[in-house]
Amino acid sequence: MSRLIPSEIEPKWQAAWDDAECFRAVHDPERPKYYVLEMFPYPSGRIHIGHVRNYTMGDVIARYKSSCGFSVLHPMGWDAFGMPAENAAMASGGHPATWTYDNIREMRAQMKPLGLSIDWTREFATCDPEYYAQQQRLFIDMLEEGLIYRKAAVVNWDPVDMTVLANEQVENGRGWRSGALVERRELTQWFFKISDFAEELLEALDGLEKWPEKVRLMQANWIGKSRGLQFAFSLVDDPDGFDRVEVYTTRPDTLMGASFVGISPDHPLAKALEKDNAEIAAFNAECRRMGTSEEELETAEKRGFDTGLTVRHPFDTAWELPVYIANFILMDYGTGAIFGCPAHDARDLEFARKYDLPVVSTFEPLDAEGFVAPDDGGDAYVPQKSEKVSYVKGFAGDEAQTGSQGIDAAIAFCEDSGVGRGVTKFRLRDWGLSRQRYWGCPIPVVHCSTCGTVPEKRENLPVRLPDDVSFDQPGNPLDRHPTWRDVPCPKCGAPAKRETDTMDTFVDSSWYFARFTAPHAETPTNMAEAGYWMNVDQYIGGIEHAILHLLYSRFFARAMHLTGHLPERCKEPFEALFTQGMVTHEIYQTRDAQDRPVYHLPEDVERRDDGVFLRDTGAAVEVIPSAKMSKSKKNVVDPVAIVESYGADTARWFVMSDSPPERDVEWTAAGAEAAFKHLGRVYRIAFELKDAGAPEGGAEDAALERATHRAIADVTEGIEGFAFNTSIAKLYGFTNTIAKSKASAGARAQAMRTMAQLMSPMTPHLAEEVWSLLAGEGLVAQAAWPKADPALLVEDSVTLPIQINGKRRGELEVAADADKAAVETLVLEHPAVVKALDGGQPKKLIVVPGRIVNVVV
RNA sequence: GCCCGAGUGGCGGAAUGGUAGACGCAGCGGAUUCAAAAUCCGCCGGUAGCGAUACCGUGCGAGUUCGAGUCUCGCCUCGGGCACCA
Repeated sequence: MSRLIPSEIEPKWQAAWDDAECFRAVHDPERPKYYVLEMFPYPSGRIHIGHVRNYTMGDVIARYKSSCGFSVLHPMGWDAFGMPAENAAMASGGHPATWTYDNIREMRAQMKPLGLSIDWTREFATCDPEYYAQQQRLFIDMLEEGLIYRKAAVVNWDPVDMTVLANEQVENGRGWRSGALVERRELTQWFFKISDFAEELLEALDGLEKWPEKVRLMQANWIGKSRGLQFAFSLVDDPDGFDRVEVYTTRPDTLMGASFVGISPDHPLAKALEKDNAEIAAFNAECRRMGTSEEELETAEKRGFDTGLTVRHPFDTAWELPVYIANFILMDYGTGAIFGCPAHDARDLEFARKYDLPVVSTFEPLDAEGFVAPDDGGDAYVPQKSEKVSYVKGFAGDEAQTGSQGIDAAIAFCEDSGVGRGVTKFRLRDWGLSRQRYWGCPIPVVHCSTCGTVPEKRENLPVRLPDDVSFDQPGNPLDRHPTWRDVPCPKCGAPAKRETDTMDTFVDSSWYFARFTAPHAETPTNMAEAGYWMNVDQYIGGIEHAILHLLYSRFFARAMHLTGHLPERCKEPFEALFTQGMVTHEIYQTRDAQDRPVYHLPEDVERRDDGVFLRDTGAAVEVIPSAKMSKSKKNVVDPVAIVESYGADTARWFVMSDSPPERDVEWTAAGAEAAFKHLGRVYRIAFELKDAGAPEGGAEDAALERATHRAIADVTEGIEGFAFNTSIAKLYGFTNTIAKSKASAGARAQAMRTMAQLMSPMTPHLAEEVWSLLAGEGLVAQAAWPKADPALLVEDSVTLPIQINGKRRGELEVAADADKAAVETLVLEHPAVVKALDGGQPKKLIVVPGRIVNVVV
């Protein structure tokens, strides 16, 4: 075979790896371990090119670390519970379990040909009863530990389908299937007490040094620690026995600019008022028709209802402020009531202008020139808290101070005068885990009229999902399944009812990484295995999980420690995190007779010099710039088809080569073709050298050896730094060097063996083929990673650019170890410098050894 | 709306505050071939110039610095997240 034929070599080497059990994770106390994990996939049924990129990144790391002598754990599983399976069952009548397991079988079959170094013996799906049994056990342990409780919370309720909707199932305030107006409804639901850990989860972020800064920032903002003032406005009358409205503010320094008090429609006072006031009831009802997402509340038009009540300003009992019910105030945050200071909050200003409320500045810029105050029609003035401002209506401390100082002074003043107290609050809310759906992990609790909520006995776990369910009626099938639902109380034996809510799928993914260390243990984890394999040394996944999944997992690791399922040092389970970008593709669009867009698959269009056209009709196609691949836009490429035509190595090489891993990569047919050609070239070079003897040892051989060591150093650095694209660029360069080298065949063969090793994390099949062609020993997959010899990396001389006033004007070749003084002398002799100086002296001469020279004249 | 990113040739991108455009794609020129495919060699940011070279150039506008793609501030555009999508 003188030509690379992936379909022949790829299955061959995959079989060889299987035979040698190369990827079986071995608990070997003698060796350091390395746990590399990619966020496990949802089994949608088809792998996506984004999966190929995600798993190839992990595979590069896994294979590299294995070559470096680590005992590697690189597992794979399925995030298998969730709504799509139920939606499919509703749409086509099957069972979610059948749909899910069929999809898993299909996706596994698509993933295997990629040649990933995964230990498939550890595979599981979160919908396996074996897995969720252990999750139920964790639930009971956490419940007993006081980490779980019940309270009322609002959900999106579809009054026609009689079901709870996810935020994504609400479109413009209506249910996606029924089209009915969605209501907010309160249900009693289960919660994890994640807010108890707010301070700790925030502080521990500092220790996550190998996490992207942006993810730590996003989590810190999400936890949202704030210091503020809590105090009460006294009500002028005492409606329904309410004598005060408790508010929390992070800007107590603006208290003299208050112009109204706002309360949430869900505030106890609002609820009391609506009992005797139909207008308020109507307004509150309307607010409750809004969705439950923060985004919706924030972007909705700010609306309020004047209750007619007034409160007294704490510093001036004659000053009365109106009380509004306002649609943008969350009952979940702070006290569910605020005071509005329109001059220093854009939202309050919008509200004040709408309802004709006063706008009073409490501070202005120190340099007020050109400043239009909000009360004169300008924008709300909201400077950074660190910025010094001039207090025009302050009441505490200096006139000119920073916002932070003003806030501290205001809190101190209010505490001294007994008006309120400084408090620390967090934005982080408790994690509601109840879902009113079938396809999730059952919550192992029974409701008994005498004993209350009773956990299922541990020996009865798992509480299995019943198989005999149908999705032809609205609502949760568990709710109407009498033999499953109606059970005796585990405590007293009296007739009782099972909890019919199931768990949020985020629970499933909050501990799967720990389960991989002992996937078939009779307990959630095996402490010996967890002790060896944890923590995850490198976690890889999408930035879209930056907050929720990662925060929940961090909480779960702590909760699992408290319940004895993980060692204390596993509280931060992910040592290093890498967030990869998406794979994008351009979109091909035509228009139908009604001028509506019609999308076309990449394989159905043809690119010619004069444009892009449909293959079958020849119609001109409009090309829309690359976007995230989506089925609806048809801008998808099927990895299975790519692997069939080019092989897995080409797909792997391309997704690693064209963009930095953290950024999006655009899939292009030309790029895939180029990757394929390059791999063919590497193969050809190796093939021609297959009978080469030993290196002859001339000057050219020595030069090639230096280039080899340079390549080892550069490629290794790229892999270590997650810059796979630059590693690949170096490999292109190294290929060119070998192809052009005049070194002996033996020396070139030697270089190509190193090439095989350096390419093996990215293109493992080709690497094995080249390695075996050139008589490498054993499998590349089991060979030790090459080491660069520092002595071969140093250069004799360097070319220094000479800048004059920061602009490049010449070059200077000097010995690599030339000292500063020697360089300075040479620089001053350089013709361009002599000319620029024109006989004078340089103002400044900057020599950065080995880098650059700058002459200031 | 709020929080977090990203923006560099025709395209994907490279560049510890130190020669902007490595490497690849596309394009152009050449070799090989009866011809093509494949392969190999060379050129390839813009403007002006035969050329040496000069000027401009990293989304826009300021600033710090001997020196800014890189740091700071203010904008613009695009993307991610916003607690029941996973």
